[in-house]
Amino acid sequence: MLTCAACPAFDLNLCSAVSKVREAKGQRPDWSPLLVSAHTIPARRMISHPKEWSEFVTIICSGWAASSIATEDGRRQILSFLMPGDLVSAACLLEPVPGRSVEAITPVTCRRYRRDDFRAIMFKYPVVLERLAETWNEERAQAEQLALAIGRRSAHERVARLILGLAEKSEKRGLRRESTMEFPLRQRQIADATGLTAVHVSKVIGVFQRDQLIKISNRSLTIVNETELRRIAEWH
Amino acid sequence: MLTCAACPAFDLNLCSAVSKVREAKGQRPDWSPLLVSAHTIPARRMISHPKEWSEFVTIICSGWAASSIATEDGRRQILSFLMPGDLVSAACLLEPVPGRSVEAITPVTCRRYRRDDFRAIMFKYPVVLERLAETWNEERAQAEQLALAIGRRSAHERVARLILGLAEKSEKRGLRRESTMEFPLRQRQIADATGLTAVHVSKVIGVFQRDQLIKISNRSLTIVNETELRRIAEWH
DNA sequence: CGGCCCTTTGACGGACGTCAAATAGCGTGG
DNA sequence: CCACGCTATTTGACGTCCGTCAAAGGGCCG
Repeated sequence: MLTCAACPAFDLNLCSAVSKVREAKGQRPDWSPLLVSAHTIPARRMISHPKEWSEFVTIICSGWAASSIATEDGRRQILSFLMPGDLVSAACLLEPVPGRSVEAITPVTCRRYRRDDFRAIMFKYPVVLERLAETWNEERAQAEQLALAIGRRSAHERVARLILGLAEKSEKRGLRRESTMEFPLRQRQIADATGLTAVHVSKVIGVFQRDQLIKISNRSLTIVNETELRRIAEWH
Repeated sequence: MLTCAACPAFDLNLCSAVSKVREAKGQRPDWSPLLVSAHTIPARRMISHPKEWSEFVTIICSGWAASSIATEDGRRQILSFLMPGDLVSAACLLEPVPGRSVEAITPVTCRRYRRDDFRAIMFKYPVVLERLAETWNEERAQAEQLALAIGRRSAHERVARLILGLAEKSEKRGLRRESTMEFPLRQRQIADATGLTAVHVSKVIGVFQRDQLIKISNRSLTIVNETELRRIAEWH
């Protein structure tokens, strides 16, 4: 796999498109000059504000974050959890998308790139652009599946699916050993991601643990009975 | 406004990007050879099936349609209603997105274009591509707002917002006179779009009509008290 | 040690779902 | 034009899932 000098996490996601370019044409865009700055953000701090119309593109290098939108009176919906290698919204690669807030769950390290430089490279390498379109479609499909889940699935289904989805995502990034993964989410955040309340999430997770489906301790989660969890989640 | 010989509806949405191209460069891509076929589809018929991996791109020329996804056991979520000028998913302009079904609500006329030809033109005119990215972002934002609405808003809010959203969309396409618009939706479809049941939708709409907020008759809807409806909807 | 947030648990309530029956619309065919 | 059958809508009674409120730990950090 291709590594980017400035930021290894960079490769996990977007850069794989770039590596395709290189393989195809024996050339490789140089990302390094794009880098503007690296940051460390403590847990619970905002990474980007809803009204911010930033000229930068941010990528997560370590830690977890949550991307969310909210109603005027403060009710919140988390749209996705971000892990190392995720762009803080691929959608705003080309133009910034206001209205969304991104909050660090654990301490997060991230890097910022200048949007304009990004755009230039995007348009220069059509393969990158196409890969980007793929990513867009995935994100969109995920938002739509979220709407389906919240609108039509029970609380148990939703929580089970969230856990399986995060497990799958962790696995892809090599952040999972055996059936155990880091799991820094507060129940409040699970609630905001599933359209439930924290109290109800606590009850559902309580049932899951009593039924020996999962075990949670020390900010880490083990899937004990994956078969049954999948059945509850109607997973594939 | 630029008109496309083959299909006037074409201009309503995507073609405005093309007209920008022309203004900018004094040139205009010729869409006509792209056209493959025109169709008329009766109400309640599927326009595209969930498993269909079509090589065509479809655009609605008249009538209403609903784009939806479903769980394995048949629970359904309508993601958006399509009106004349809408692409049957802009997301699948470049690559087909399976898993989605699109169903005619009224009789629909539509036209199909060959996807590959489309791609070629897209990449040839970067301005079109950028406009397309905008459309993607809008669609995505709408999917996200839908998740927020279903997860965090009450039934009354959701239904009121759906009505206002459709009114706004109708207005943009000149399909609305005074405060009255065509409204061919069955309550079952409203339910599937808002994550409710048809029975409950009936009750909510009953309240709205009794409170003189709206009037529905003959498949058309009049907004009587827009101020109050907006208040209920928490609209802007 | 003290304060704060998180989690858990229980009691209770409400919003919405389910079921059922009556009515209204609407297209079809005689 | 009416009869028929289907589907949509309306309404009421009732049930349940999930929210709200409250109180009691538990964990974490200053």
